[in-house]
Parts: sequence; structure tokens; C-alpha cells
Amino acid sequence: MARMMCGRAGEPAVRKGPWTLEEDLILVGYISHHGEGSWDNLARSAGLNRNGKSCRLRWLNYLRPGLRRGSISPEEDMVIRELHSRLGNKWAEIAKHLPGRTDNEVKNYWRTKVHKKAPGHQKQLPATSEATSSVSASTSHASSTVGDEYTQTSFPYPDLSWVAADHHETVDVGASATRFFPSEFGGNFWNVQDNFWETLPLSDPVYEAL
DNA sequence: AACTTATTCAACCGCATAATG
DNA sequence: ACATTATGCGGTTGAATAAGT
Repeated sequence: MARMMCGRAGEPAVRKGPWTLEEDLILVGYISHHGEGSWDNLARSAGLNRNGKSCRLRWLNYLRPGLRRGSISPEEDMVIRELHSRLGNKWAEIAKHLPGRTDNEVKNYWRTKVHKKAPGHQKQLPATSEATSSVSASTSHASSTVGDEYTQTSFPYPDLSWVAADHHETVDVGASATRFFPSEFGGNFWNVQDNFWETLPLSDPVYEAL
């Protein structure tokens, strides 16, 4: 992250590194209006100082609704092992058989849990017991895993139309976002979502506009 | 409590392929 | 048919965090 040399003033360089809550909101808001795809164009139109690839990755691996967060279940573990033995490192292909899981997640799981268990790496609990022992391994982000081993982000989105269809409005989004979602949420959209939406100050002008 | 080592996973990079002009 | 641009995928990196000493 030392490498996020985001430029501010003249906004020269495209931003890299971790996504901020404001960026998440802008991206989700834009996609909820215009749909996904045309990532380069989306990045520009939404006013995100990111490249299309970055937006796509963020959306697919993290913001997209229906994503299942939390530990890989024993059943999923079995599927991964089975498919990997047949397909090899075809993570995207394997992920297609695991609803709510991303190729990145499967890949990470394989590398850290399965592959490492190969002789010489024994050290961690077996994948299955690890999986059942629950929880929220997903540290920094992850939606609520409370009392529910496997959670899933779900549609419908909170209506984020206020986040803006075009970037004229996005200017205010950051301000609104930081006003409503301060740092205790870890700067993450879905962190916010779980405990946030019921606490909205609905009388706020921003929401009245909905 | 302070320090070191290991683990996790979000995000980047580079390459291959597809789509478009 | 070719060149350019966009998209998708797999490999890799490194910051944050957890676990161990």
C-alpha cells in the first residue's frame, strides 16, 4: 500500500491500492444505475480515478451482490478439490460451480489451505475442521458472520441512486459517505451495510431526496 | 508487553483472447 | 486482414492481522 501514490491536485495518476468507502459507493451506485460492463468507460463516467480493470475486479470480487463471504464450507472444499483435480488451476471455471464464490477466493483458498497442506506444510488444521470451526476468517471486510457461518450479500441493494448516475453528483458522495460512514466501519461498503442501514438518519436531506 | 514469524486475502501485474474499428 | 483497445484470467505481491515466543 505504500504504492498507492494517488495524485490529488491535478489528478494525474490513476489511483491504485485499497478501495475507499467512497469509491465503493460510487461504483455500486453507478452500477446499480447503469449495469456492469464497459469497465473503462464506467470508470470514467462514474468519475472514479481508477482503471477499468480495477473497477471490474473490485465489483466482481467484493461488491457484487450474491457474494458469499466467510469460510469455505466442507462441501465447497470437496468441490474445489474435486474440480481442481480434474481442471487444474482453472479458478474461474471452478468458481462457477461455487455460487457466490470468486475465482480469487478459490485461488486464495487453494493456495493457503489446500496446497499448503501438502507434505511438509502440515501445520494447520485440516481444511474441513477449519471450515466448520467457523468464522470469520474474513478479517477486515466481510459482511456479518455473526451467528451465521456463511453469509451472503444480497439484493436488493440499498437504493444508492443518490450516489449518482453521473459524476456531477459524485462530488457530494464522498462527503455524504464520510459523514455517515465514518472510519469505524473499516472503510468498507459491506461492513457498513450490515449494521448501518437501520441506523440511517432518514430525515437527512440526502435521503429525503430518494 | 514487545518483538518476531506466519497467515490471510485484496489488489496488482502481465499475458491471452475477444471485440471493435 | 490488420491494428488497437477492452476484457478476463492466473500468478504474485505485500499490508494487515493473528499466533507464537
